[in-house]
Amino acid sequence: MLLIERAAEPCAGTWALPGGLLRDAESLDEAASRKLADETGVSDVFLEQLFTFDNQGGRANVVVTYFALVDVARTRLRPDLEWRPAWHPVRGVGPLAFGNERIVAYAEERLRNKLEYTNVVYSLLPARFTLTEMQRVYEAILGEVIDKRNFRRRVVGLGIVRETGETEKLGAHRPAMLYEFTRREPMVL
Amino acid sequence: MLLIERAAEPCAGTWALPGGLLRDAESLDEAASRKLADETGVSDVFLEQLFTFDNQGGRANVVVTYFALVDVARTRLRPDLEWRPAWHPVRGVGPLAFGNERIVAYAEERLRNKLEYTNVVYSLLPARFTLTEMQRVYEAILGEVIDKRNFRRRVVGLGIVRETGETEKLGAHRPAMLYEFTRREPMVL
DNA sequence: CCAAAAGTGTTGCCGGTACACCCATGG
DNA sequence: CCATGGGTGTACCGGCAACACTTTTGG
Repeated sequence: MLLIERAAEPCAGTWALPGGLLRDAESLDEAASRKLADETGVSDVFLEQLFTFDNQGGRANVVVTYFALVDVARTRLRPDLEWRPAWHPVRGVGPLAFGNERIVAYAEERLRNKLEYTNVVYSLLPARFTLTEMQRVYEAILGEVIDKRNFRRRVVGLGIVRETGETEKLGAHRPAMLYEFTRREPMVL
Repeated sequence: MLLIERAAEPCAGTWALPGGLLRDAESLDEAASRKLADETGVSDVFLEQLFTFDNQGGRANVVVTYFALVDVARTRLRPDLEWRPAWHPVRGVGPLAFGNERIVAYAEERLRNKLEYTNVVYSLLPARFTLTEMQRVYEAILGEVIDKRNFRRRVVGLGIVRETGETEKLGAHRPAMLYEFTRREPMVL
């Protein structure tokens, strides 16, 4: 996940999720896209509203959270010497500013559920990839090992990915078939 | 669903979902409970955040929607001569103020999904009820007829309801067993 | 020839769906 | 005795999980 190191009070010196204020005449989705592009340079990825939290005592009344899925390889972080945005592992990070852990936990749960009945992983993989790479993503998110044969049968059977015909030679072993997503947009299966 | 007839501009004379402003030092959940109690007199029912919408041009920046499930028989509507709150069928109602239809549609979809994997119906039924009554609720929400034997096997098999031992004699037919929910609070199955 | 990852089928189980008749009561 | 809704069991099917060996390549 992407965190910034707070340079200003409150919570100066602690890690927090990136955020910002809604501008005049800007929709929530637009604000979320804008912040995402500002911080990572990417657009056209999976991005959806997560939940709205109270923000007693903050500048705004409420905090409307969004979560996005991005292939880190495609991002270019904003070089901010003061706030130092950086990627962190989701699991095993210390406490965050403003109790942001609950937001992370909620996003994690939502993502685990979405994996089962949507094709959202497309947003975490490059245009072409091997099924093993894809399986690693599922395993990382679900936190469990998956049977290779069952996994492959499912994803191609559901029609969310298809062979490209190209293979990838990489290392001292049999080359792997490269796959692509049939549709690179959110789909419910 | 509960609608009020707008007495003031904008959209005077049209039907709208009940709503209000967040007070100082009040949480979103508290505000939702307060509005629900104000309008219907009930509390201790299923109530959860639905989605947050933009509100370009309104008094507030955003609209945080909640939805509740209540047994209409237990409600006592606020007798407001001006705003006239009243119950309406969810399906087949004309256009609402502020494009509120999208909120209703979203709530409907969420409810249909929740029916499958939670016990939320408890909030739409009295303390004791027959399985046929319960089945009617499911059928109304899902918009399809359900097989009686499969339905009964499922709900008692999942352990969400249990027999009370009491029966209800009502009309010229065999008396029906009365059931109750094992837990009257939201549970994921 | 060895190491390393790619690729491939079959079996059993469980849950969901389809389906039809007897029971208790009031009038 | 008739009409009305209450109550019950079985059989089939499809999806999911478990499980092990062969293939292709580089060194």
